[in-house]
Amino acid sequence: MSTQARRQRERAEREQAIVAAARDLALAEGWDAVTTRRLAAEIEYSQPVLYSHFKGKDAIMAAVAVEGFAELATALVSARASAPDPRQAVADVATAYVAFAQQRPAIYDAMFTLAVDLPFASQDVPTDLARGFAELAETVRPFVDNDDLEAVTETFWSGLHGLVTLMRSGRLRRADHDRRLAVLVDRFSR
Amino acid sequence: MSTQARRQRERAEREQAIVAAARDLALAEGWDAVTTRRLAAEIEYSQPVLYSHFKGKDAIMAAVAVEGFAELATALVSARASAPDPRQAVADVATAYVAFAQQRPAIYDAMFTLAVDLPFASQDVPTDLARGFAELAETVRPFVDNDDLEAVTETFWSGLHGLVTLMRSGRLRRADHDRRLAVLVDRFSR
DNA sequence: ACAGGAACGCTAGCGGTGCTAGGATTGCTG
DNA sequence: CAGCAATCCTAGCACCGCTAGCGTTCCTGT
Repeated sequence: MSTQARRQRERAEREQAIVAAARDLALAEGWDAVTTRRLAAEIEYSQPVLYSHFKGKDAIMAAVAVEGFAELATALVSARASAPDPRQAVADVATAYVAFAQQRPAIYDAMFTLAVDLPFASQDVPTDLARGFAELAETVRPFVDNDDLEAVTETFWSGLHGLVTLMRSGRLRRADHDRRLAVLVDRFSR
Repeated sequence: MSTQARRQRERAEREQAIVAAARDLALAEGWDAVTTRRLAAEIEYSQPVLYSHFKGKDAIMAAVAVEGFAELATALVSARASAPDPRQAVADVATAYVAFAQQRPAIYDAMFTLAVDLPFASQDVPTDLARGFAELAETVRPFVDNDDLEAVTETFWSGLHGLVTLMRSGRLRRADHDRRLAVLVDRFSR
């Protein structure tokens, strides 16, 4: 019994090491630098070991994304909680969202632009993703009729996502970011 | 003189054939299916010929994107021109934008999510991209102070882009798309 | 204590990618 | 018609994600 438990624990630790290595490598050098060979070297095991934990590289990226959902949700919760009033809450949550995306671009990509089909119908993501989404909904709720809440929340979210991605790919000048964010916030907090 | 002119013309035709093949293949099977080998087979030349026309695969994708900018601009111009009033123009232009992205997802990706750094500081793209952007600006102009026009246009564009990309990657339910688009239009036309 | 067996992780390799060096062939030019 | 220059192809490089198959190690039941 005990040895089995130890093995299971070691296995779980190694799995976590894989995800952590992928995350660190992606943050430092982008997802292109995250190859199965480099990942294997990083955790000091051979390549095939990765495939005993994950179905493939996509699944590893998905695991990194799952961690990201939890982080993002926490950031949004904290931003809203410390806002003095509802209008400022919209601004602060928007700023927190953008800050998350800009400080961890690789993780944001794994969450929202790459790794499409993986864990969106599973048990893990919905929890943290729903937490983040619910936080956005509560933020805009004071400014919207109840029956429109979901659509407005999703549209607000899309605006943030669009600002982040277009700016990151060079389609929008970084210098004007604050003005654009102010426009978006204004349009969703009145 | 004449032979040289013919050669130059044939070369231009072959270059166009490469771009067309890339475009068709991407539309039919996605960019993953567009490999240099398949592209070469499609135009009935060997691989290295591609590199005598383009620096690499990215440059070919960029050429496809350039064509896309022209198409999108035309679609937006036509949508605004046939709108009965300014408010409806916002709705129609938004619908046309989304329709373009949904009908040519691969080309939209080449324009806005992949192929980051290529021709954004060249002579070709700015023309058609600016045409599309100007059309968006004229569409929202009736509803905004002049000194905010650029920021509002960019933010409106970001909203459209966010809706498109999040829906396409499965983060937003397709069924509620019309409601979300109506929210966005409403927020930018009053 | 020991034989048997299962779990484990490695080496090696497959088919594919983008890209390039080098030589052969072609076709124009003087 | 000789020579040259442009053109295009064959072959191959280094890398990718992924997997088959084999040794070794370690746990298990007698």
